[in-house]
Amino acid sequence: MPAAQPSDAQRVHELMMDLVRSAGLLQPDNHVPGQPVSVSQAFALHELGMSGGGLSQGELAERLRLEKSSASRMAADLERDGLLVRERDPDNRRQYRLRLTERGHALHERMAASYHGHYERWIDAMTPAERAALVRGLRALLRAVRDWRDASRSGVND
Amino acid sequence: MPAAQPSDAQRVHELMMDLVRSAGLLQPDNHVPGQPVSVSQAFALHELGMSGGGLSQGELAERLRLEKSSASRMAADLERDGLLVRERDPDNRRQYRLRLTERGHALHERMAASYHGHYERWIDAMTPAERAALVRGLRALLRAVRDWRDASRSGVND
DNA sequence: AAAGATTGAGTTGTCAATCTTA
DNA sequence: TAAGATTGACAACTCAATCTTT
Repeated sequence: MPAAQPSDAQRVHELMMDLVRSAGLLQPDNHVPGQPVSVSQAFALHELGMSGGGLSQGELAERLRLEKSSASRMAADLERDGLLVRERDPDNRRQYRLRLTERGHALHERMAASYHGHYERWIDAMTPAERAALVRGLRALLRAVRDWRDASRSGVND
Repeated sequence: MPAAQPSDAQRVHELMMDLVRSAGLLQPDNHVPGQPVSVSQAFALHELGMSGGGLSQGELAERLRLEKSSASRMAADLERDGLLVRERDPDNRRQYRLRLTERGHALHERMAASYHGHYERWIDAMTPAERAALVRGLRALLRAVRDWRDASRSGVND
């Protein structure tokens, strides 16, 4: 593994920051444009919508890489807003089962369609070679991020 | 501009979501392990250490892509901790000139030696071809996102 | 005791309004 | 008036301590 030029990391960092800003994605408290939820909440709706229901708060936290306390507060907020219900699991009353309400499902559908539309428009505006490069680069970056994170967890980087 | 495969948009969408989650980008990340400063503060020390001193708070905010109010509070904290001094610019007393103290410089040196930013570690773990692909793809995507956003602003997409 | 969820205190960001100097 | 910095109110994380159920 050859050492990266410092400027490569810098370049990618700036590109990612610019991308996130231009796409309006990731100001911590910022909302999904035109939707009444935050980015984290949008991700939560997506996880719950995809997983057929029945996630516990701990599982949700793990999937979103959040602390369980953050997941707890977020789930409470989403319940207050009528987007999900928290039912105690009858078989193990320590954990919740989080399920989207009708409204939660509808919002997820709407947002998924909107996001997907954005990506289609953006990708459409790229050449095939650029698309291939993007997919290749993102896959490699994702692998690197995951490997590093997993190595960190097991103490190799400490 | 040829039409994208529907699966290209989907693939990129999923990769971006995975990346946001795996990189922990939903968290305003905390402390540099083993050092008495936060990640943002570490970046600030780096900017100040590299730029020969004399940055204003506004310039610092711009480089770190923070709000000027965040930069203001961070500079106050760093001054309280004895890592920098804020001198009013005698030629324009509206702005500060931020300069690292001895301690600030020492800490920057120590961290530069031992700490690489996440992006540097990640990019290091990629091959040169993957890095090139990533930069190319991200640039193209960023361009597409910006073009679309600008077109939206002028009402074309609404 | 252990697992899952909650609460309390602290950190670091945002935005909007305000103060100060040019 | 405008530029640069500050302050206040708030959001969404974190960690540590605690409550509840098994």
